[in-house]
This record gives sequence, C-alpha cells and structure tokens, in this order.
Amino acid sequence: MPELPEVETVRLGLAPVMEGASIDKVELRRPDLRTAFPPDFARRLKGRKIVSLGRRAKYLLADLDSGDVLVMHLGMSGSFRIEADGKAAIAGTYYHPRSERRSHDHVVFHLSNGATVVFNDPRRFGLMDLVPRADLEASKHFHAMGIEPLGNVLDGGTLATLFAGRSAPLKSVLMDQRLVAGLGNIYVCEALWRSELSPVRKAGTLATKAGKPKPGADRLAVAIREVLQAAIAAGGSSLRDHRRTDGELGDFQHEFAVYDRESEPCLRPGCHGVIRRMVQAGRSTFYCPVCQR
DNA sequence: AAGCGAACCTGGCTGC
DNA sequence: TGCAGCCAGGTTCGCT
Repeated sequence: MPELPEVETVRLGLAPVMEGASIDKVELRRPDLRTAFPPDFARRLKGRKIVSLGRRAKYLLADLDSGDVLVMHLGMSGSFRIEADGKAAIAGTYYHPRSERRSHDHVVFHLSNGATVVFNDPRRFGLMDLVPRADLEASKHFHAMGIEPLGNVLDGGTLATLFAGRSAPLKSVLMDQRLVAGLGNIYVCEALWRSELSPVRKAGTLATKAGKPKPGADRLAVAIREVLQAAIAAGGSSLRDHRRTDGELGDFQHEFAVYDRESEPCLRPGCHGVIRRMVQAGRSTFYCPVCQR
C-alpha cells in the first residue's frame, strides 16, 4: 500500500497524539508481522516517552527517551487508527471513538494522554523493530538505503550519477530503494509520465559517459519532487487499504495520470495516446506509449 | 553483479 | 450462490 506520501500522511496524523506522550502499555496480539517482534518488545516500550515521530523513506521512526527508536513499516496493507473518548480530545486531532478490536488489529499502543493507537495489517507485510538510536543508520533497515527524494540532494546530477552505466529500465531502477528511497509503483509510474520518459528506457541513457545529466534527468528529478509533494498535500492515494489516521481517505488517486488508467486517454494536452499496462519485474507499469520516450 | 521471478499473506473483484 | 483465478501501494531471497 503505502509509498512515501501515504507514510508521511500517517506520520502527520499520528504526531500530534504521539509526540510528548508516554506509552502506558503495548498489547501484542501475535508474535510476528513480516518478521518477529524483537525480544521484550512490549516491555522495552512500556513507560517510555515518545520524543518525536519522524520518517525515513517508507519507515516511521518513533524516537524514545530510552535511546531506542521504534522502527515501523506499513508493508502493503498496514494502517494506524487513533481511538479516544471525549475526555482525551487532543486539540486539532481527529480520532475514532473507542471500539472493539477489529480483525487484523495486531498492535495496540495505550498512551498516557488517553489516546489509543492501533496498528492493523491484514497481509502482515508490515514490520516493527527497536534499534538503539546510535545504531540506526548502520542497522539492517537503513544501511543500504538510498537518498531521500524530498531531501536536498535529489536533482538531475544526482540521478545521473546513480543511473550511469545501468542497463536496467528506468521503472526498475526507480523502484530500487538502494538508490532513491520512498518511491513505489504508483509514484514511479506518475513521475515517469510527468517527465515524458518511457518506463522501459535504460536508466543509463539519462547520463553521459562521464556521469553528467542529460536533459531528461533534470525533468525526472523535478517530476519526482512535484508528484510526491502533490500527493502529500492530498493526503496520499487510497486505492484499497490506505486510510489517514482519522479514517478519511486520501485524495490523490483522483489525480493519477496513468496509474490504474489502462485503455483511457492520455491526459497530456495535444497527446492522443492511450494508456497501456505492462508488467516489469513482476509489477504493473502504466504509461503512455506516445508521449513517454 | 545486476536483474529477474518467486515467496511471504489476506482480501476483493471478475468471470464462469 | 459458489468457487477458481487473478490482482494488489513492499521487501527479501535465491537463482541466473
């Protein structure tokens, strides 16, 4: 499910409730998600204060006053919801009324401010881990992770350096979290359409032999930033599972130019192409065969 | 070494 | 109505 904009939407929803609160209790309803919870997971969280809630690529990072970081990934189908009663109302925050546990509620955080944060993940491709803050960058989750696409270093020159000499198609290379971290199937398709680049084009063709950017590299860098920022502003994309923490849907699926639009007309002014679907590395790619080159 | 396909797991939709 | 088959926003492993 969630790519960078959806994870950032979740972070923005959780932060006002979680930051500054302490964890009174954690309920674990099963021993694992994609991987086992770390030893003593609930005990190591109990009583800890959440100093801040951050994000790296598609990971949420809760910085604790114990010196550990709670690392969370939503996988394909993970979501958080906030439950509270009226007395626990937190200014400016929307939440669900308290309810019975639902199917696939796997982790429940009871917070000192009266709110409850519930992690639900039907497919269990999500992940939670605890890592000492000092070890975070070197940890298995992040040691090989690529650049942050909304950070300062993403530009045409950086993409050219990353792509130089690569024969893999642009689609596959942009999906590789070791190069640029945070993009997934939707936003790769959308960024390639915005930059008029074919998903099957070899990544190396956006760089000179010296690793300098060709024009398409700059267009692609701009398109990646713009599509992610627009998606965050819209609260992410809701196809099946993604919900904001208040239960509302994101809106960016209404702005898709190509994703899930097979056989529909290309939206580029003056282009008379029809959107096609193909499979690359086992994933659907949507693109316009006329204007994407 | 890079790049591809399969596997992990559940649910929703389509078509017979 | 039922059931088989296919598909899904991610990551990782194992094989060329």
